[in-house]
This record gives sequence, C-alpha cells and structure tokens, in this order.
Amino acid sequence: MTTSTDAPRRTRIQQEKRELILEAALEVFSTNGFRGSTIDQIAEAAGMSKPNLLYYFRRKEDIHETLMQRLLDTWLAPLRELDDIGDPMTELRNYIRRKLEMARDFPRESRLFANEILQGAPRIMPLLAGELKTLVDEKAAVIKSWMRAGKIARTDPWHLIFSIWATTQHYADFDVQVRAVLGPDRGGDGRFEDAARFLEQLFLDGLKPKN
Amino acid sequence: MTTSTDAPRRTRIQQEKRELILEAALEVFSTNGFRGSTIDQIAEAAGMSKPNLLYYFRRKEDIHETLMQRLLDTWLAPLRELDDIGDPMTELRNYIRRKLEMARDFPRESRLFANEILQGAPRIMPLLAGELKTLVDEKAAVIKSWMRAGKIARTDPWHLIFSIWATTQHYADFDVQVRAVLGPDRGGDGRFEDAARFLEQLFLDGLKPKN
DNA sequence: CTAACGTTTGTCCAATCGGTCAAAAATTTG
DNA sequence: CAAATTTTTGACCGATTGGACAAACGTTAG
Repeated sequence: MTTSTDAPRRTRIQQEKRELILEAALEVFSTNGFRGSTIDQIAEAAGMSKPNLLYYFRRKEDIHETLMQRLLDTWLAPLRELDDIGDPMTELRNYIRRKLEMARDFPRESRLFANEILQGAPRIMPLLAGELKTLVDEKAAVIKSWMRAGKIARTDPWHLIFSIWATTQHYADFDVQVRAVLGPDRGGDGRFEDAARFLEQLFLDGLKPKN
Repeated sequence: MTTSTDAPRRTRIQQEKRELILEAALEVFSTNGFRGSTIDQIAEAAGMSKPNLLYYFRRKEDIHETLMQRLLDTWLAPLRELDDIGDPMTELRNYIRRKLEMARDFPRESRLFANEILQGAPRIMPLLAGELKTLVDEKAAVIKSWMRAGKIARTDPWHLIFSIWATTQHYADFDVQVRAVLGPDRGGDGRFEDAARFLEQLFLDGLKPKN
C-alpha cells in the first residue's frame, strides 16, 4: 500500500526537490515575470543544475502553472471566509486586515499574480472568468444583502471588492515605491500598521470631517 | 538658425520615426514587460525593419528609458495640480477623478509603470526616492494643513495618496481581471463611471451606514 | 548630371534561451 | 555483495535574442 492513491506517486526526494524548485521559482518569477525569468536562474536559486531541474519539471511552463494553481487557492481564502453570519462591518474590517496581512507576509505571491494579470492573464484567463467570477458574484450578493438590511452603506459591491484588493495588494506589488516615498524613517516595518490604521478609517468613515 | 539650439538636432523624418517607434514600444513594453519584449516585435509594430529601428535608438534600453522619462512627467501632473487654495474636499475629489480618467485613457502608460515598479524599479529607483518623494512630501504637507484646519478627517496623508493611486490605477493595471469579474454585461464601457461613483462615495463617507 | 548626406535593409555574429540525451553517480532493492 | 532503479550532470542542439556592419537606396544641393 502506497502513501497516495490517485495523485502521481512520488518519492520523498521528488517531493522535497519539487518543493525546493517551486520556492526558488516563486522568487525568480515574481521579480522577473515569466518571460523575464530563465530556467538557469531558477536552477541556480534552487541549488541544482538545469538538467536536474528539468528532471522534476519537464517544461518551464509546468513550474509556472503549478505555482499559479497553488497560489489561487490560498489567495482567495480570505474572500471565501467572508461570512454571511456575523456583523457585516466587522466581517469587512477583518477581510481588509487579512488581505493586508497577506500582502505583508506573501508579497512574492502577490507580485506573481500581478505579473500574470498585467500581461493579460494569458495562462489563467479561464479561471478569472470562471471560478473567480463565481466567487466574487456570490460574495457580492452577500454584501448586497447587508446593504438591504441597512448594515452598511449602499454602494457597488463589486467595486468595493476591487478597492479592497487594490489598496491592500498595493503594499506588496508597489512595495519599492511605497518604501521610497515614505523614506527610511517611516518606510520601516511600521508601514503596515500605519496602512492598517488608515485603511480601517477610510473604509469606515471616509474623509469627511466628523462635525 | 536651426529649430532647436541645445537638444540633439533632428530632421523631420527623425522626429516622426522616433515618435512612431515610441508609440509601438509603449504598446509592446506595456503588455510584455521589458525583458519579455523584443526589438523585432517593436520594429514590426512600428512597421520597419530591426536595423532601421536601431538607427533611431541604438539600444533597446534607450527606447525604454525615453518612454519612462516622458511618462513620469504626465503621470504626476494630476498630483502637481493638487492646489492649496480651493475647497479641500473638492480638490481631492477632482484628483481622484483625474487619476481615474488617466487609468481609462492611458492604460498602457499605467501598465508600463506598474511593470517597472513590480520588478523593483531597477531603472527609475533614483527618481522615486528623489523627485517623486519630494512631490509627495510636499502634497502631504498640504493635506495635513487641511486636516489641521478641520476641512477633512485626520489620517495619514501618505497612505491616503497611496490609496488613491491604488484604487484608480487598478482599473488600468488589472483591467483584464476587472472585466472578467464584472462579466460581459457590467464590464463594458460603463465600468469607469461605476468606479467613479463608488470611489467618490468611498473617499467621502466610507461604508458606515447613514442610519 | 553628380556628390553628399540621410535613410533603409539583408546579412551576419556572439550570447543566451529552452530543452535533449547519454552516461555517470547515488540510492534502493533483493 | 550485486542488480535495478532513481537522481544528477556535462555536453550538446536548434531557435531566438540584442546588436553590428556594410552595402544599397532615396533625397537634396550644387
């Protein structure tokens, strides 16, 4: 009896090396894009020779594809958790906070995704129009029900989701710019807490003065 | 007496062809990134042979550099116009609207910029930490004075600017995703008006219900 | 006309790319 | 131990890349 039944059965070494390669590829792909990255770069980052790497992944595209598949699951997890039960305002605040934490803790994943979308999403277009659209439509309906119940202000739920994506991922995708503008003093580790505070206020009360 | 005195003097043909190349290069670079684009692609898009293109720009990098230099000027123009005099809330609303219009009318420029930042801004880092930081700091001071005067709510001006950049440029940089999620019905030309309405409400009042 | 100058292109080159292959090295199995 | 299997690598290949170059072409001035 083997460990796995259906999935392509792999030895311990194969699993470890594949993981090593994917880790290295994430680093390389996220900073150079797909076409800008070379197999040699990934192989060197993974500490092995190019033919050795190609022994585990036959083609460069296979690495990228595996990476993207894994990414989408974890990337959409926070949105999936957006729950119908529970206080709407708290749910949204938690969602924003979780997305910002992901931008802080997994910036490479964010940039990998951004790279793909920027270039027209040639490899994941079906997923966007399928799985992603379904999920967003579903959550938009939830948000709409909150609006009907008077729990949050009436706006466009889809653009609301876009704005949360945009503002949080900005701190991963445009990190260089953020740090350059904030400077050495304010661009340190504290910038994510500052961002969290600001975003909470923005999405709660907007900019209108209180009196 | 020639037309220009200091700048490298160029014939009419040179000016026209250089313009043609830059237009073609904007198209190619913004969709494939720098390393993902080839001189052949740009030459073909410009309707000329590769050696002919290299007659006007000696190196691939020169095209990209020229493009980036021009870009930054026009790209930061809206922020430069943010004016101390005039009603703060109106000034901010106009800034957001102008930025959104730029995302709609110049998506290629936005994507070219995003591509550069995503990959660590290797070619324009000095500009970010210099010119850009200076401008943002200056405008942050203006916004801060508005807050002190009680004209807008107190928050972090820098992160406010980031959030405006993020939300507006999102509609250019992530256009494929936006259209895929909105679907054929709502993803048409009207999406920018919907976005404008949503963003105005978000930045004005946030999401708290009016009760 | 012709000489001078600006423009265009076919051809070529070295470097790099993704990927193959056979053989060596390491590991597992009996 | 030895045989079988898996893992690793050096050498190599055709295609593509950025760029060089000289020759051809077009235009203009005298």
